[in-house]
Amino acid sequence: MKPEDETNEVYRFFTEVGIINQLISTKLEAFLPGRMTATQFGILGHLVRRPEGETPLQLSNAFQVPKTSMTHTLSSLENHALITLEANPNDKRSKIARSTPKGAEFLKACMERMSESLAPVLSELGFDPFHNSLPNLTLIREALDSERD
Amino acid sequence: MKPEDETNEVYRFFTEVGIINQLISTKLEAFLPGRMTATQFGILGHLVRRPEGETPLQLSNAFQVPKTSMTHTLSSLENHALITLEANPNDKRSKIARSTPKGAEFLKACMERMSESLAPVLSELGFDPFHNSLPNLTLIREALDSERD
DNA sequence: CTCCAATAGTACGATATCGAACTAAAATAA
DNA sequence: TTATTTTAGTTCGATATCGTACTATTGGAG
Repeated sequence: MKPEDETNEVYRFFTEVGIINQLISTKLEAFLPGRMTATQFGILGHLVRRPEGETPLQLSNAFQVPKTSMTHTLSSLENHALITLEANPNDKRSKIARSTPKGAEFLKACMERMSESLAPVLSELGFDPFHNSLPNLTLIREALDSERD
Repeated sequence: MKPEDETNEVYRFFTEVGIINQLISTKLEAFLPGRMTATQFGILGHLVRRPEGETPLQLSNAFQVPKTSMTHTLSSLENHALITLEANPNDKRSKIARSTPKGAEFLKACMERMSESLAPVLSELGFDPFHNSLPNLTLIREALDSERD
């Protein structure tokens, strides 16, 4: 394959990623109350799976959003009582975000509705396209991530 | 594989897609002037490859963003003289967006800088992860897209 | 210890995003 | 033809996003 075709394919890869992200965010946000965002939902899921909590900076790194966006996002989640934000005993500059029981329940309920909504797509597509591409996506994400500095 | 593991893997798929989208948008936006967005850039590319132009609605569908976002995005591109917005001779309700020569040049310049910036990642990763996952992504995008209605 | 560079998070302001309601034109029905 | 419904795009208002500049704290160098 010619180098320019390769560049082209990489470009299309990123375009598809953008469109899928858009489609899935829209689908998810239709289930979420108010103006809650797919990113907020992703952060909540991350925290529910980590009962020990994480600092805002760890979350910024995990989701690759700016610190300043994370401040805003976390305070919104805190306003809805889905997470708590406490002082970090190890570092007075820092905080620890943890999910609340309400947050965990909320996540579970949304995930269930989302699964129902995705069921037709999954039965049409089968599981393979997801299973086959996931390792490649992880590879690409890690490469982009480590190169950023 | 258990069904719940499959669900889990689908969930991770969407998470990876979100993070890659975030990483690549940030990387691209670092090259773009002012507060120009990755989506705006994507739309410009789409129009450059289609000299006959497209209507705002076609663009909304292609990128899966709301019409109302497209109005805003297109007027921003028009303000920068990267595209033109003309009346659609076939339908007085509608318009046609086309790239300008300045838009095409601008796109080319940004693409080149982006390619340079991606070169280290590509030489580390090779081309295969992109090539292998693209057909799967297209499949998933089409399924999500057709199911939306 | 004292200084200073690096780090965690925030305030602020500029834009982007997008849902709801709207206008105008086109397509369809009656 | 006239009335109704559908469609393309915009306006408006609310919120999200993020770059810049800032404060407080930490940790290392001398």
